Amino acid sequence: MALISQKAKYGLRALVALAKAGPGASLMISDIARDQAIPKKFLEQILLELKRAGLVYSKRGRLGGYGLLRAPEEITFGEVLRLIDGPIAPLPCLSKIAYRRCMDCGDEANCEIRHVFARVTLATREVLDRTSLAASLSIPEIAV
Amino acid sequence: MALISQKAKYGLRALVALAKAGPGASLMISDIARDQAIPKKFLEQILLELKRAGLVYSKRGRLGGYGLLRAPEEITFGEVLRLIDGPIAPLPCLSKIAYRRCMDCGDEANCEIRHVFARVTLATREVLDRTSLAASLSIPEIAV
DNA sequence: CTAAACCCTACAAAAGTGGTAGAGTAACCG
DNA sequence: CGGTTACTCTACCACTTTTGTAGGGTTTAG
Repeated sequence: MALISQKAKYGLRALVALAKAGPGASLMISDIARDQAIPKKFLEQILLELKRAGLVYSKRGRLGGYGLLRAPEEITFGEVLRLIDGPIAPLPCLSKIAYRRCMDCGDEANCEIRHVFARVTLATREVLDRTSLAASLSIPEIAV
Repeated sequence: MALISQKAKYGLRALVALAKAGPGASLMISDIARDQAIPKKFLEQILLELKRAGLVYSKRGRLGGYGLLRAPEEITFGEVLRLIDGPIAPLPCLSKIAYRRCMDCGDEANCEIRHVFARVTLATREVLDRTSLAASLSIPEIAV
């Protein structure tokens, strides 16, 4: 279908790192960037976005850093992904946050493509909207 | 996450149209393009790719056209999508047809991102690899 | 023979991706 | 109170992908 963006991956990695750091803890951009192998200036932009969206807070100056603004149980992968990469649905006509008609679709109710991808969308949301940062820390590996 | 490409949508629409046309039937590019509102020259390229992949045959000259080379029960959405858009997995490290390590991932077995998206990948494949062109014709609409 | 239809290659505008660069602002520390 | 550290903000850019268009060439029915 399509990969998630590098930006989303970086954002999720950073948030997972903050979740791992424990409640109330904060980390500096430089430390996250080093540990997670993320270009520092790029990560700056990402964390800034996450801050504007209300997921993290920041402290400036010496001993500054970023921390989670909400409990890691309350932040889902779906939310982060929508924030950074936009809609999760693979067709605009299936998105709940940014519905748009498909330009080339005559009749939505009888569109086979839509019917099939509606199922994909539901299954995907089922996973992403139910998996929090906290939950991701204890998910067992499964075979692919 | 990311939308499927317009190209894939066009390709699927064309194949569904061929499946609807019935066994043994063939359709001309121009007719499909008109009916499905697809730019004709673009559709030519797409059908050519599908032909090279062995999904359809073509007949040239007057009264030419395209037809399915296999039964519509034997062609899945997953196969078509992989053909046109590439891997279905949202992370390269989860693709079965094009596995690649994530450059920034130190330890795959302990990567939370990977664990979560492994589940997404499985759920998505479950739908796309089990839904054939034929099946898509009789899928009931579901709420999204 | 000729018109219709598929075959093939090349090109290109626009958008998206994955960053860099650099100057500004706040806060802590001695 | 000055300097250093770390977050803030805007701009820019190289590269790739997407979504086509253009323009021939080749095959076949009639």
